[in-house]
Amino acid sequence: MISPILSPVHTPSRDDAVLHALVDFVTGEGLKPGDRLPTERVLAEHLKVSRTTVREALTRWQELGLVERRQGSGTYLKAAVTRNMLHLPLTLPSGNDFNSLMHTLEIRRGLEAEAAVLCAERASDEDITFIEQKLIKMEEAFHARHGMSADEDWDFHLAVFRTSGNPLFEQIIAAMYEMFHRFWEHPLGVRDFGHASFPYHRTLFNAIAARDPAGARAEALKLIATVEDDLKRGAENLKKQNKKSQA
Amino acid sequence: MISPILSPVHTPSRDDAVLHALVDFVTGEGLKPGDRLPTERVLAEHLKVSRTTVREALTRWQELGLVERRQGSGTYLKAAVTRNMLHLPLTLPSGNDFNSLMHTLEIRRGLEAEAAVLCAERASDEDITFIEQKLIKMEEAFHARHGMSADEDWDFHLAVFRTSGNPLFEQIIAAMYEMFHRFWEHPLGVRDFGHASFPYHRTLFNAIAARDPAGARAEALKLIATVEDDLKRGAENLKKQNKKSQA
DNA sequence: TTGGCACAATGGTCCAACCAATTAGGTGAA
DNA sequence: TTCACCTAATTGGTTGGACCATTGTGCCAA
Repeated sequence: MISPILSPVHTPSRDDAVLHALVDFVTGEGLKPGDRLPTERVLAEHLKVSRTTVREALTRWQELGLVERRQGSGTYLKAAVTRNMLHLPLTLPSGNDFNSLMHTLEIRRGLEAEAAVLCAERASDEDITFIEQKLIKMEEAFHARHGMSADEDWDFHLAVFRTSGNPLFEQIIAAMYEMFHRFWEHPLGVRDFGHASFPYHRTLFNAIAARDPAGARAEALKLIATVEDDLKRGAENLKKQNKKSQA
Repeated sequence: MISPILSPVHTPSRDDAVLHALVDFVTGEGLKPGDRLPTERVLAEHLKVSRTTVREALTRWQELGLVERRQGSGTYLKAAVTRNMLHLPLTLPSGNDFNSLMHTLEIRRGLEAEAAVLCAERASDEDITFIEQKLIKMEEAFHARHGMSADEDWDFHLAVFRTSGNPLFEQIIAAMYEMFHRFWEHPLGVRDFGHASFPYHRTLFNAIAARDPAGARAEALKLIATVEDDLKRGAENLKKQNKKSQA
């Protein structure tokens, strides 16, 4: 075993340096999400590097979701940038089969329960009010559109996650949510998909408003359980259809 | 609400197309992690695009950790590539403060408990034997090196995650684990960091071996709780040190 | 066998030009 | 005045070609 003192030689690649300089610029200039960055040509000139190198660096930021580039318009900041920021790209194999969808729900089961607990522990009165607003909007949309309230539903959950005080919940669950719905635009023949989860939104809110962590966990678990049931029913429907078409 | 029929706008940027073609190539060729990709010049020629575009696409894959580029050597696959992959760039602002580390533990708390449950439900006899082997190795390493058993410790947990049957657990928790340890190389003055968690590895195993999901959840939670305690103690130590150096 | 050297292959950087989308400004008709 | 349309400048996207820096390989001599 070689002494761990011999660490890899620090080889600062060019675009890495550009990224560091860019962090300094953004923080120094106090740029916030939505603001426009200097053009690639300007950056290249000021940093004394070629536009190619600047582009390579910006491509990396774009992939991390820190920045958005619009041809003809400019490059815009998409998230807060700080020194010591930690990027952790995670690539998940996924499929549209039953198992993969179930996997995303298993993750959500663990995380949503935990987020509900933290939310119930930490919510301020203003947070409670805000979450209730989202809940009411979701309930209205549910009744008005006969059960189609995906956006408002998500807004409600988002409010819970944000109140948990841990930004990782939102990021990870959002990814699971996207993975789930990417292959779920047409609910596998389950017409009333999501209906069963409806009442648990309010019970979850009640537990949070009562600052009851254990209750919040229980309600969150019930909510996810209904989605799991819907998924299983959808899988059953698919099986039947396949048998039919084979026969 | 506009009909979702006319949504896509499908603006396939050039490097996106390159990436898709590359996925097909990698899967079609059956390339595995460690294998070498064709050179940028070859790819550019075959795909009928400029080398710059190929490079831009590969930069994105590099940022996602799918690929590693070595100057003078070539470009190598770093992870399995499949169609329908989901890329989840986690960005955690301001990385090494107490709150951020605590956030990673909150995620682990939710996921490790859930993984333990699923593991206890689904483990085959062979799985149990395998996990026990990892446990024994970890215990031996712990006694031999007076508490330094980070690698073997992780191997044990990994075995549990894999037995859960859901690959997402391993990947997400691994990301949290790395996030945590990147800023925890020097345990903030807590010399016996991790010691407290030691006994719960065996109790966790016992619950899994007994096919006791509820017990497995409880032991997993206890284990994480000890790590949280260590972290809090470390934070306290830091505070004291700061006060001292100020005085 | 060992060590050093030259050379080819490969990723990294640079440049200059052009393409494509967007934006801002101006022009003219209603 | 107001609005639609055209035009030109701006900006990111792409291309081809050149050169640099690093790595791997094979040959040769000690």
